[in-house]
Amino acid sequence: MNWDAISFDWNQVRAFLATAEEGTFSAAARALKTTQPTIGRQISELEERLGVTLLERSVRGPNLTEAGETLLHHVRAMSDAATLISMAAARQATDVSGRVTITASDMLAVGLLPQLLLPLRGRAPGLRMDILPSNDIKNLLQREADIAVRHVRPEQPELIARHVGDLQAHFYAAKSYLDQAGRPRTPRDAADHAFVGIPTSEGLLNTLQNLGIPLTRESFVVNSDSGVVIAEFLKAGFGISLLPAALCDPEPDLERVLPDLPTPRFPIWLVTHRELQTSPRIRMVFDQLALGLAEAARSL
Amino acid sequence: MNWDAISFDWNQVRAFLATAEEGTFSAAARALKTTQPTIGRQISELEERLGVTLLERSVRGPNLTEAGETLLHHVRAMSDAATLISMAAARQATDVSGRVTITASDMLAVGLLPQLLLPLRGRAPGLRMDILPSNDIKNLLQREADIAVRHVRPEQPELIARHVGDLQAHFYAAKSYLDQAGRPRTPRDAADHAFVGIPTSEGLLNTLQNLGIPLTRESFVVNSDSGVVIAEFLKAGFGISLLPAALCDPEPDLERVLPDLPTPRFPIWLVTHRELQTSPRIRMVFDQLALGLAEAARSL
DNA sequence: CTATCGCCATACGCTCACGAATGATCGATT
DNA sequence: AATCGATCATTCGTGAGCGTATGGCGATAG
Repeated sequence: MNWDAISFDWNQVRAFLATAEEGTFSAAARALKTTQPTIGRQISELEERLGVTLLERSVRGPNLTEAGETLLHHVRAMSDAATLISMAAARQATDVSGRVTITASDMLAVGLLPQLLLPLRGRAPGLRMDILPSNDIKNLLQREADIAVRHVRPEQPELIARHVGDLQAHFYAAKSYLDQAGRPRTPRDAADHAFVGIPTSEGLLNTLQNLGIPLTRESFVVNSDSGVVIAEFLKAGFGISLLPAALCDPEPDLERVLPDLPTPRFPIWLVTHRELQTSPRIRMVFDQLALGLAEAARSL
Repeated sequence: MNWDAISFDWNQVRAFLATAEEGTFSAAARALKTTQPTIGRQISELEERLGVTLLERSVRGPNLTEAGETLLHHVRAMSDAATLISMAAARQATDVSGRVTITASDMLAVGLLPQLLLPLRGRAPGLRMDILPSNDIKNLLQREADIAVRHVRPEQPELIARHVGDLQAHFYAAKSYLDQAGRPRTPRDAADHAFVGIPTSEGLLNTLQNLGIPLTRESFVVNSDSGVVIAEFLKAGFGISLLPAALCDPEPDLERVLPDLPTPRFPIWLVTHRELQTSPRIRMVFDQLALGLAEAARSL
């Protein structure tokens, strides 16, 4: 690309166009919401830069020279393109059609997102949603997803994160399991039970130990990254698991274990990238999720 | 015309284009011969003004967003138009084809311009010259002519005037007239003769009286604005006239009267408008006239 | 003929955008 | 591992370009 050819002040072109259209420097200044000396200066400088006299000054107002007349055509083309930029940007900024990618833990994706996002079907029929059930931390900056539901605050400062509430966790087990293995009365009792879950985080083991349940990796008879998988093993009667109340309370086969134990709350972080500020499509989904998640966290 | 739609900083569009083309802010800055902070600022401001995020910043360089991708097409169109402006201006600034209007007194237009302008026929075959023989002061600012040959310095400061020399004037009469009416020996003698000419200017009468020839309006038996007409009446033998030596000496029928009298010199002013500075066509004609007139004034 | 109005050019402070310098981060290379 | 090189963000001092105010000029109206 030849950058030299366009290395003049493009704003001066607009000043010239306004003057050609409006007839005088003063009128052009009014149209562009600036002042007459500015218009005059800009056109003079443009003439000098292009090496061509565009306007013949007279006290009665400027007249186009032959050169100005010739260039005016291209100037209009430039202005038209500028108008298109402005209009396309305006459309981009208000159009709620298109694609939004949402990533969340599979459990949330299965248990919560459907009902939370359903209202958008009516409000934005053109909206297309890609759900990325994942427990990995997707890189929002590289646009693998537009919105993420996380349980940790993201570190990158350029991401927009909102803490929309907390999920209350409880211990659950299948009725069939408890009938067979017995219902623990104290945290110490629970340490002898079988557990299923996601023991990868050292933090979780510490949390459990603080609750008085001294578990080790060996206590977990089934591990999976997938909360849905865990939940199914739980329902099948493999053992006890710490899971969000909002997702397990509705299950008839599950029962709370040690219901009076003060169990941890997991924060819910709604995360998106900078474009939230300008894409109404993403903002709409973001706002809906914030609302729905906050309500879900509050009601349970 | 909707000026609001184009009321963003057009230079910032160029910064965006350069970044999209070159891949990074730094590379764009190099291409546009500016600096990386400037590029970053300009794009940020453009994004804010358009209400759209154009680039996703990352430490490895920016990536086009969906909105940026969409707008890029119009941005290229704008840049292309800018290129055309630049190129058309360059062509205008070097093209010697086209029309030039020259105004001069009819006498000069008849007696001098043809031979002075002839060389241009070879040097600029595309050049078209309109000759406007006129003794009125044409308004160059309103483009009634591009170049004027005058004998007074124009008052308007926005005009470009060059004093290219002086025309030596002398008194002339037809041999036939002098044979019949006698050859005056002294200025005082001349006052009894018949005169032809352009007595409209009071200054001329004063000049003649200073030379010792006390004339009045009544001394002029034939008046005309047109020097050519005067010359023909002169040649026909109507009387004496004060005319440029350069035009009358070649005439075999004419003879100097009072050849030793110190007669006035008329300055030759070559006048043009501001576009001389940029139109090579006008400049070429102007330079040629300046050269030719100076030489004509010197040699005679 | 004078008054008024609108136009453009010029002069003069002042602000804002620019460039230089620095820091932080990441990938590539040694 | 460590250094290098390239990227972008931030800070800060300065100058270019802006707006205000003013003057001159010509056209128009009274």
